[in-house]
Amino acid sequence: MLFFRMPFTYIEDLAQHEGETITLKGWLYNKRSSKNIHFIIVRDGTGLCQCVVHQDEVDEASWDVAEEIAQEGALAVTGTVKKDERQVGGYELQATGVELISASEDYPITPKEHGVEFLMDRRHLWLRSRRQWAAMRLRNRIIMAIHEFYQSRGFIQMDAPVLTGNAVEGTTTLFDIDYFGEPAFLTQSGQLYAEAMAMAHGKVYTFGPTFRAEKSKTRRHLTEFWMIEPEMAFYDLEMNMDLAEDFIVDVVQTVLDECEEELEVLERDLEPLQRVQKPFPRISYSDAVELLRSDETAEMMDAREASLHEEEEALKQERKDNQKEYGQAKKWRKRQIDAREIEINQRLNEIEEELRNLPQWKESARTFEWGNDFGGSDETILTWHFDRPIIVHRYPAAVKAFYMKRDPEDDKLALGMDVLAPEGYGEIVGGGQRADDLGFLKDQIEKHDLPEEAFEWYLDLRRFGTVPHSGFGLGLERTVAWLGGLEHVRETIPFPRLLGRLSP
RNA sequence: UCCUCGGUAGCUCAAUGGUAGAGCAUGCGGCUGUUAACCGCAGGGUUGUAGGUUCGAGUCCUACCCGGGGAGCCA
Repeated sequence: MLFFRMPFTYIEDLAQHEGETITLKGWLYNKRSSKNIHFIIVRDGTGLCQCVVHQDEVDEASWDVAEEIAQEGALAVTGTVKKDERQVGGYELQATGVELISASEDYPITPKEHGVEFLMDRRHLWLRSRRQWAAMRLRNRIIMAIHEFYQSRGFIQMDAPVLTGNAVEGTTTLFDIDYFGEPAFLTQSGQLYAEAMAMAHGKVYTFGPTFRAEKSKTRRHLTEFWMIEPEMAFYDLEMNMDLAEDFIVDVVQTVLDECEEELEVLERDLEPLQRVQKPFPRISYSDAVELLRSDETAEMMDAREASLHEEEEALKQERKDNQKEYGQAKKWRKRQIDAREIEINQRLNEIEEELRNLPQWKESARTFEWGNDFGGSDETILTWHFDRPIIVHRYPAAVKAFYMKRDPEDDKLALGMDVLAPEGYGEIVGGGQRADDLGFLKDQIEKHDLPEEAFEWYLDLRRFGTVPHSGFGLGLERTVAWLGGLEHVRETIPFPRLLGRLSP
């Protein structure tokens, strides 16, 4: 088996080998054929490359391999690297030899459209597809950007435990497990531990998996997701917001600078990302409530409704025109019309759904009462007023966790802050300044019906040199979805865990 | 748990209550550079399940199962 010993080249390095004869190892992504020529698109994990196989330029065995290999068959192709602007990646390989490494038959994911359930059942194979490849590389780059940001600012990365004996906030549903006969939970946040670690190191961040047993079926929820939680001693709410802002701007800039290809594959509109610059609008909860209830918001909603109706009419007209044309159309045109019809129908369904929702959204915004927490629609509407992420701060204490510090200027308010991403991606950051007074915390634990014994170690942090401190959590998958312009967080993690989905 | 939309060929989708179709995938044939290649032919169906209405049900009704999106909750 000669090919196991042959040195090989990665597709992403082809630019350095122009004119040379090299070997690629990978899988068949797609193939186009004529009588005496095969165009073989090879995928090797670093990119795609078209290999041109002429019958009279390769030996018979190579020709047979090119002729017979099916989608996702593994192969080695040797040939000369040639620059060709028309190709994906800009290079193609003039093949001199093709060798089969292993065959593949009836690969289920064809280069056409598939439904979500079908793809999710085959997530282990779906990861090979181009969009998923781009999404995972984007995730990787974002993770590295996050580490670079904190490391360059002197933060220490420390891990919070995944198994815990008590619920952090007492509000969310946790996964419970049996820990040698003791009840235990999978962590829903590393924050309390991060506070302890910040008192040891000053500035720390955790980066790990988080679990929520909530039965949320939306494009923004997973039951297992990754969260980055910086926690800083001697930081107040303002410093916390400054950090979150710097952090997000930095990550977005890195992605824009270094993920050009990934964003292109994902067909991400770059303009909204380029607008992510300091400063982010900072709006207090109370001002946000006023904005929600304002005439300005009502008018904006009306305008949106009108434009949706317009789009709906235009699409229906296009569908009608296409149907008229269909009878006399040539075959290729008929196909085009069929494909477009599916697109039109999907978009019409979306519009229909949004039009169904809008009146409720409008009503919810118009009649929003101070003291309630924002719903998903309220957050979305707020972000429509701005062209970049916004920070909402100083929420009613009643809707926030027990460990939030109160606003010294208004005891009804907690010094919490959320960062809301634009384009409907919602809350990507939640955090705030932590309560640092022992008596107040004890009081809160009691009022929230939490077991004080479980929090004794946490209260120790207030007994031995308590200081003002702050932190926040950033949802990795929501961030990847936002930056990649992805519909759903399930495409931002290799093997998503959702309600009713535990495999593959 | 609730609201809402859906389940038809391997996949994506069509089908005013009246003979279940198309594209892709697969197989065979054709084509000297293709870009989701193209052209021709072929095979492929218990319309999610169980009942009901009807001369007749993919289509209407009831219950259940599965999935999408949303509410609550949150990152």
